[in-house]
Amino acid sequence: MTISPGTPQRTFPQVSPAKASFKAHMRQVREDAIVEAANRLLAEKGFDLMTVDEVAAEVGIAKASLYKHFTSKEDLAAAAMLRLLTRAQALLASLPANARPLEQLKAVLRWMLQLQLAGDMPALPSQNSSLRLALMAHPVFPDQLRQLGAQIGGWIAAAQQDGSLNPRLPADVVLYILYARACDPVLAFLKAGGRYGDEVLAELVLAACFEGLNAR
Amino acid sequence: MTISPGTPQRTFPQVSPAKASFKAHMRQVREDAIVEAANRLLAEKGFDLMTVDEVAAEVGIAKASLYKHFTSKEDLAAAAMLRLLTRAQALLASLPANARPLEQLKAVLRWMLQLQLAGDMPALPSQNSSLRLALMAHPVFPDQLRQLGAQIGGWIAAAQQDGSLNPRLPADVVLYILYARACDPVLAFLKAGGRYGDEVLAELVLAACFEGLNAR
DNA sequence: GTCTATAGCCAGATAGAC
DNA sequence: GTCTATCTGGCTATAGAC
Repeated sequence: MTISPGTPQRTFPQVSPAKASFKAHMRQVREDAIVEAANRLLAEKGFDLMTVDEVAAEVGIAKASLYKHFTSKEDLAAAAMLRLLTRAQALLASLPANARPLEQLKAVLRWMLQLQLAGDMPALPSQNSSLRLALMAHPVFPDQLRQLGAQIGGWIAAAQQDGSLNPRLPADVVLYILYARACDPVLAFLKAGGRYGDEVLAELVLAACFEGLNAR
Repeated sequence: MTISPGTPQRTFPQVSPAKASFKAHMRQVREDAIVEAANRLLAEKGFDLMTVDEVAAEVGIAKASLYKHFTSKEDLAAAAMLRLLTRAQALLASLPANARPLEQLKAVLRWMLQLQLAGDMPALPSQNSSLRLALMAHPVFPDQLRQLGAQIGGWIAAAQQDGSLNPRLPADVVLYILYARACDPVLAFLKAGGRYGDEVLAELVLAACFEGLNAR
């Protein structure tokens, strides 16, 4: 649906719909810029070390303006995490539906590894914190997360069924192992070492995860 | 070497050697208690969320007293990390020397997993921080870490030589993958789920790491 | 809605009596 | 060396002018 000037987009009265939608658009663009900056800083420093001042400075706005968009630091970080979930679901939707389930799982992990190597994987604190509570209380995040887990879980079950994934590992263990690779410090360590390029590194970790450390 | 009363243990003059060594002993005991409390809190909340007040409260001393032992929060955490390294080297020394190298590696990983499940694995922030700098500048930590890495690295090379470990994975990648399991959030997640006991959980993650997710 | 300025709080570190 | 009391700085969040 496109927005044409002069066409009211909402049911409640507006003095000038065109101008109103333009302002709403601008607001959305700014908000996206804020979330993107927060995402980058979450990937770089994590929630605790990231400051709201930094986010505002990176976007080029005042901190008080940022608080007109998000009521708290937790709220801002939750928006970044939700953006991650949305991107993940977009990736899943873009995968060929007829591929083997094991290949789907590898594609998901590869995407997460590349995101982390690009410095775009927001990191939440592994311990309990205010951020966890905010995410659990979020209106849509938990539901989106469950939906994502269900889709990946379906591939896990299918891969175990067709004999390509170890059937002795419980499905939830496999799912969490995949999720955990998203914040695996191995990538950051080895990337800092500088001995491997991003593509090689991602394939090495991918292989180690699926094929294991043992010789075959 | 035992310390007998009246026998000077140091070359510099002391008014009362017995009393001095007693006091030194008491000081050491207190210091150990502080480090142990810090270790537990680092495992529970991580460096950023742990406060020096909490550590002092857990030991039952005033914060100012704690600062007589450690000059900073980073210094305290570094002592906890060094304690971990020392415990790791004690474990390595306790392993049977004639075991196959792959079994040595599995024993090390199993020990790390059990430590984490017991809430005794101090966690340092994965991102760059003041703690990293303190650890790098520590008088003995980096050397001990290198020593540990060399010993484990020897087993990795041997296991690749005897055909039990995948020779296509570079040794440093294998080493970091093992290290990273020490702070793997998979254990905490699944433990919180309550579906698996500690022993089962450790064996599941151990198997997934060495044998991989793929079916064999 | 954007800004500057500031309130309020919390945690690391220290002063100074005993 | 241990304590109580305090300093200091940084960060979240808000007030209030425009």
